[in-house]
Amino acid sequence: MKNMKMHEPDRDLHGLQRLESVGDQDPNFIPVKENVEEEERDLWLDRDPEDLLGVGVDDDSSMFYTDFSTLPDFPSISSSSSSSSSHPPPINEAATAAACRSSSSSSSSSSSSLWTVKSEKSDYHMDATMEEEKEPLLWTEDSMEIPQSLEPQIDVDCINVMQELGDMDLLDTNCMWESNSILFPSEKPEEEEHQEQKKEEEGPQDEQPSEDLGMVFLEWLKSNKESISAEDLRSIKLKKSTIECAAQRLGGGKEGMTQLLKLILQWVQNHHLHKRRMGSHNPQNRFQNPNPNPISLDSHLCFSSSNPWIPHQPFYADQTANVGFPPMMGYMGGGGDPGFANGAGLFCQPDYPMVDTGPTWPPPPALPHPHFSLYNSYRDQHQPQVFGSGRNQYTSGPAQMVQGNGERLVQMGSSATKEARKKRMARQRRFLSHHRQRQQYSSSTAEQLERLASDANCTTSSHDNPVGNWVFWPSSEIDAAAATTTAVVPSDVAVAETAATPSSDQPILQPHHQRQFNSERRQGWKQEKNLKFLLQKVLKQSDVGNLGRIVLPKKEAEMHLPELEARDGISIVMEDIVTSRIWNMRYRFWPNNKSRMYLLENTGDFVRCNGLQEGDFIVIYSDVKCGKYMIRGVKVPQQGSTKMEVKRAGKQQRNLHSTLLSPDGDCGPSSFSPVNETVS
DNA sequence: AGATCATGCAACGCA
DNA sequence: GCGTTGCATGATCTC
Repeated sequence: MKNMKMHEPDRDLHGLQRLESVGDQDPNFIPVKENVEEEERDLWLDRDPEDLLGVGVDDDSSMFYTDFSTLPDFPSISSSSSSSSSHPPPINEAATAAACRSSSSSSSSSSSSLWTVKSEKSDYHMDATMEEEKEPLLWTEDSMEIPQSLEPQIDVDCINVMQELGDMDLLDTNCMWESNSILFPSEKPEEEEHQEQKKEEEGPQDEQPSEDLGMVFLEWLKSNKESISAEDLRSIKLKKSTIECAAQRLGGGKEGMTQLLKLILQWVQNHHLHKRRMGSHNPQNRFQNPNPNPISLDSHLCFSSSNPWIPHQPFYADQTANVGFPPMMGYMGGGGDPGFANGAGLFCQPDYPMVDTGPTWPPPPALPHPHFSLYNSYRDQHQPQVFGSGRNQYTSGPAQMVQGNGERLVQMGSSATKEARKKRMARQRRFLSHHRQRQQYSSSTAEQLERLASDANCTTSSHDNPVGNWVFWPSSEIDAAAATTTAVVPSDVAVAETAATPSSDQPILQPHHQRQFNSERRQGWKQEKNLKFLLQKVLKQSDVGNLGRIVLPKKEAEMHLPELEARDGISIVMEDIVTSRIWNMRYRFWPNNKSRMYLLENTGDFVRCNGLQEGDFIVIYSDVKCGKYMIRGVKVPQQGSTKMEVKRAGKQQRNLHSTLLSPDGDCGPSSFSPVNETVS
């Protein structure tokens, strides 16, 4: 269970602040300019919990949504065997995983730990190598289902948390829980350490009064005595080293331990409720734990040098829910084109039950969080990639979602107002703009991105969807890769507010294509104001064949893509809007008579990954703000896609070309509206 | 008539 | 033998 909830939104946020902040001293962390950090911190502190969770309220529907992209490769929760069938793992997982591993190993050798996810069939494990200790933490996509192969390791390594807690004599907070009595690996500069030591010696001054550990536990027990049994507590196992490291990461000392205890208890509580919920409320019991073995909480206490605290998923989804699943976008049914659910927005997730949260902890004090950048990077990168459904199944606050497959979600308890949303959006824009600048593609050389895109010719960026074969690329890595890649940046992209001129950024389409497109618009496509439409191509058989190349329309290619000097063309990095994957393609041309044929090569994986067939189409955008090329494969219902229709689509596409190029065809609404309006 | 583009197929490289 | 690459050809469209 990736999305283990430990906090309510605001607490999580603060908790994250705290957790992010404790890694200040991490020398491996992404170096960020001082003022930038300051700015980030301000923004961070300034932001609403909903913002920070990537949750907003859609203007039209008052429904919450998250700004994360779809999660196409999210494996089924029910069982590892079924996960592969219902959600086929992404292509070239092994290769990607290998790339990830190699990155990991290379970075770990330099004592920086990179989060990697290995895709092993349908199970997704993460190896997190702690700095210094090189101690692996293992977690699975679904913690309720620890793969057999990993169980022994977990069991052997783990200690019984509650036993541990008992041994530690929770009520005696001066004993084991004193920071002094625990030897944590020192990661801080000496000076800082001295200061902290001094602080501790002086005792708590301005800090909030540190809560008594025993009292914390006692209070918790009181409030949960009816729902949490001793067995629940006993069933939790946590590595001792994890405890220590976690406590250290949480601020160290008593405070750290207190925070950790809270997290553990919250986790216990959530897990317990989750299990109960799964057992009694979910008729399908799809989340029931097939693994009778105790659960390792280690899985959910993830630390690394560069990611002091990466709570996978919980912070991205509904914090109030005990069952957390990756926030997702995409077609949500109800309002859109059903065909779309099978298309680019085909990532309809199964219904994820949402349950109530139990008693909560008061928010910890807000702390600076210089390392929040990673998280922000992840999250913010998703912000502009709102498409498909701009709404999320997951809500913030005391909301509940009711969803069946393809059924409309019902959101209750929405507390956000339009006014609040405006403010949030403004802040998001500010923040995004700032972050984008840092992530911009700049100059070029090939190595790093080649590596990034190696093997599978694809990888995922740091903000990738947190499922499937994803990997947390530290933003430094991304930056480095971007800075040294042959990535081509459209230099002549007109900065146009595409949403303001809807017709100019939309391809002309077949009726079913048009339906798709309209559906996307309804679902939130309109929110992608940073994207400028460059070209669209209805795929032919030869485009989706095993040649792995797509012929591009010549005029658009010449107009919107970089000019090619040599026939070999250039490497061009495309980010898949749907999956956020980075595809390293080659844009080139063939001499043809006295003319040229423009091609996009290395598209095979992209096509397969998106399940594109003849009659589907691709759309290429450029991100106006950061200059990236974005590609999107759009599937259309195949039933109506006869060859004739495909032909007609091709014709219409050509019409579009001429319209676009004609002096009068100023890309204004009039040029397109007739076609756009042909299908409702 | 010229341009565009889908696709067939030969040449080539590799296991 | 198989997969990939690159060119040539022909169908279709536009002017």
